[in-house]
Formats: sequence, C-alpha cells, structure tokens
Amino acid sequence: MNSSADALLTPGDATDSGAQQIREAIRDAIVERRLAPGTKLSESDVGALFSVSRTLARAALQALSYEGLVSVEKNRGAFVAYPSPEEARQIFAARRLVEPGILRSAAERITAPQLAQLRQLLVEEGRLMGERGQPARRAEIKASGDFHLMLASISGNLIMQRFMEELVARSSLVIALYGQSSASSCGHAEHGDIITALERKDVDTACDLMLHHIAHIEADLDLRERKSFGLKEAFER
Amino acid sequence: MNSSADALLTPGDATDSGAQQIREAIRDAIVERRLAPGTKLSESDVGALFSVSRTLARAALQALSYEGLVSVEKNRGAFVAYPSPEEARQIFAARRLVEPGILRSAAERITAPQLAQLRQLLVEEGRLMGERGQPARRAEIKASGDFHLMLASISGNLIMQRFMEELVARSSLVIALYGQSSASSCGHAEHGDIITALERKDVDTACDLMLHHIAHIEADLDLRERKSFGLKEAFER
DNA sequence: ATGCAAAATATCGTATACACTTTTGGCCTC
DNA sequence: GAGGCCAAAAGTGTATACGATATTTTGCAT
Repeated sequence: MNSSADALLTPGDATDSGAQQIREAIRDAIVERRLAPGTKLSESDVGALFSVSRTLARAALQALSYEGLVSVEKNRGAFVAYPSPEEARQIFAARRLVEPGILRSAAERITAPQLAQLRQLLVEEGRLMGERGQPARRAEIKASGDFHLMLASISGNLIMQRFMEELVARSSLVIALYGQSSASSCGHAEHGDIITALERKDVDTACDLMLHHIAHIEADLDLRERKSFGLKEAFER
Repeated sequence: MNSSADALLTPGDATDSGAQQIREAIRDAIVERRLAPGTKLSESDVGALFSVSRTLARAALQALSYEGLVSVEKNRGAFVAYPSPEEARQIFAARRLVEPGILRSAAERITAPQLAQLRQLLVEEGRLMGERGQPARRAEIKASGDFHLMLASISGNLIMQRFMEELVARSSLVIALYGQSSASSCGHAEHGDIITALERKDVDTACDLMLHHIAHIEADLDLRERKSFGLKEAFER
C-alpha cells in the first residue's frame, strides 16, 4: 500500500511469462502450418527448442491440448492435433451455430472506426491474395481468420471471443489438412459482402452471407476418410 | 466411430490421471458452492489436500483457469473465480447466443429414449426441489445445469458440448454469487415446457421457451456493483 | 504514536531428479 | 526363417529443490 500508482499500469494478462509465450509460439506454428498435424511434440525437444525445462514445455502443451490444437495421450506424448473429418464437421457446425449470433451482437455495437478497421483487414487480405507461394497462402488463412476474430472482438463478449479464437485456430488446422484448392480466395469477396451489408445495417443479409460463407469454406474441403493413415504417412515421409 | 447411444459420458480425454481427477474434484466443489468465490487456492494446500505434489495441484489449477473457474495471478496465486457483473452478463449473453442453436441441433437428432432420459432428469430435479436446505439447493443448481448439458450432448457436437459445460459451470458460479431467491425453481417448469415442445417437434416454440428460460434466470440475479469488496472481505475474515 | 523502510516469511516460478510406462532392438526358441 | 520373449533405452508422470517475487512483520526515526 505504499509507493506510487503502478497498480494501474501492469499489463496483468500474463499468467505465466514463459509457458504462455511458448504456447503462443507453438500455436502460431500450428495455425500457420509450419507444424504438420500428427507431428510428435516431445517435451524434451520443445523445451530444448525454447531453452526452458520440460516443466514449461509440458505446461504449454497442456494448455494447447485444452484448445484442441494438440492431443496428449497418456504415457505416449503430445502430438499436433489431427482432426478427424467428423471433428472437422463439428468445428464448422459450431461456427455456423455461433457466428450469426456474434455477427448480430457485433452489428449492434459496431462503430465507424471499427468498420474502417474491418475494411483495412480486407485490403490486407486482398494484398496477400495477390502474392504467390506457400507463405502467402499461410498468411492468407491467418488473415481470413482475423476477420472473423475481429467481428467477435467487436461483439464485446470476451467469452465468445475466446471461443471463436479456438474455433478459428482449429479451422485453420482443418483447412490446412483437408483444403483442396485456394479455399480462402473465394472467401475474400464474401468477407467484403458481409462488411457491405453491415454498413447498410442489413443484419439479416449479413447473417445469411456469413452462413453461406462458412458453408463455402466447408464445401471446399475434402472430408473423405483418410483417418489415421496420414499419421503413419507423416512419419514415413 | 459413433456409438450413438452415449448420453452423459465424460469425454475421454484423460490426459493425466492425477491432475484431471483433482480438476474435477475442485470443479465440482466450486460448482456446488462448497468453495466460495474469491477463496485462495494455494498450490501447497491443494496438493496437501489431495496428497499430491505441488506439480499436480498447479496443473489442475491451470486447467481450471482455462475454464474460467479460477483466476491465477502472477506471483499471487490462484483464487476461485469471482465473476464481475459484466462477466456474468457476458456468460448469459453467450448462453442466449448458443443454446437455441444447440436446441435445434438436438431436436434434429433426438430419439425416444433420449427424450425419456430428459424426462427422468426432470423428475430428479423436481424431487430435489421438494427438499429443503442448502445441500438440496446446490444439487438443484447442478441438476438444472445437467438439463442443458444433456441437450448439448444430444446435439452430438462435442465442441459445443464442451463449451456448454464451461458455460453451465460458470453460470452456477454466477447464480451462487448473485442469485437472489429460489432462482432455479421457476426454471423447473420451463424445462418441462421445453421438453413438451420438443416432444411435439415444435422446435421454434422450444427455442422461444429456452430464450425466456435463460432470461428468467438472468432476471433473478442481482447484478449490482459490489466490486472487489468481497475479495478483501474474504482475506480479512 | 505513526509512518516508512528493511528484513523475514510465505508462496509462486522454474529447474532438476527419480520412478514408471512404453517402445525398440536383440536373442532365444520353435 | 519367423515369431515371441526379455532387456535396454527413451520418454512421460510425478516429486522435490532452489531461486524469485510479493506480502507481512518488525524496528527505527520523526
């Protein structure tokens, strides 16, 4: 109770300094497809990679398992999640279920600068669409997710925002796995349409567009049953 | 793999044997209001209580923090979550957002035995309603949550089911904190009405009833700003 | 007596160490 | 030569230990 007024300035959202950073790093690596699904994430290796002990590596992997991005098997270790087609369907079903509602909430509270920010995100997305190569496609997937994430952020509901972060991350994993072609390309125009509808305050149309958008992404997936075959494949190389 | 008849089966994600058990135990204690919001959960104490080391206790507390049931502060420790009124509003907003959708999904897949199970849950709920005393009220809150949880289970979407588990748990915490009267009592009849509508395959009415039901629960809360007063109080004690 | 400051204490953050489970490689047997 | 069994190795599960940080207490000066 002494001293000055630092109390208000503390960032405060850092639960653990180390484990959280590692979590973020691995999460990004998974979402950006630098880590292939099914890859084994040995605690020792992860720890060595980030120059920390197994304790922190383990904590990070546990955290990621709660997000559904890695699956840990008792006494076997942690692996980058390999979502089954059924799981993929459920992820998109969840998105169809919640995103219209989020969109409605966001539409009620959205301000002009926020609309501008959305537009800004869109041009960034378009720029990446123009570029070629794998890294650009990865960034494109990420940018596509950021659009949905910002909508959740605008809705003002932290719980839904957190949930959408999880869904978007897992969606990226699914798209990386089962995506056939330039999946997110067709999504770009749809993002723009949604913003336009939002600007007109035509929420119903915006929701419809969102549902179609999600359906389009899902339709571009090849959800045939390859199942655990790919895991073996990944090791065979 | 779809064994369709699985109803209230815990999702088979036994990552660790020990930590998961402790997590469940503490979770139940929080939901059933044996642990008051704001209570400090020292790692040493938790470990000693369950006869395990701090490592497992810490893992369990971390897991609970991801559910939003405990909040961990850097170098301060873990505390039973003390949801702010704003947080409470967001929790219920989230429920209003997702539960109609879950209900629709469930209605599409529901079978006769599952309807019977729902009815069964209802009579159990009614039985607890008849009893008096704190333990009965706790069980009543839990039973009330189980109704919504079973609906999510019937919907067949594991992701939404997991999300609802989190929402219901946090709702129980909120109700325990801000609930004024016999909040869940009026909910009982509404649960029955929803089942009835479901039996008639009148999904739209069921959704309406669900929305009203959630609104009723929320309306019975006293979401005045008591602020962090209670937390300090808990320490002074 | 009160307020500030510094040491003492308690608790968290991280690393290391040990025990147990799973896997793998080799050897023996059929 | 093939298959199964045993042993060694690797890796996870858990416990303990040490260092860092916040909180409390105590002593001193005003």
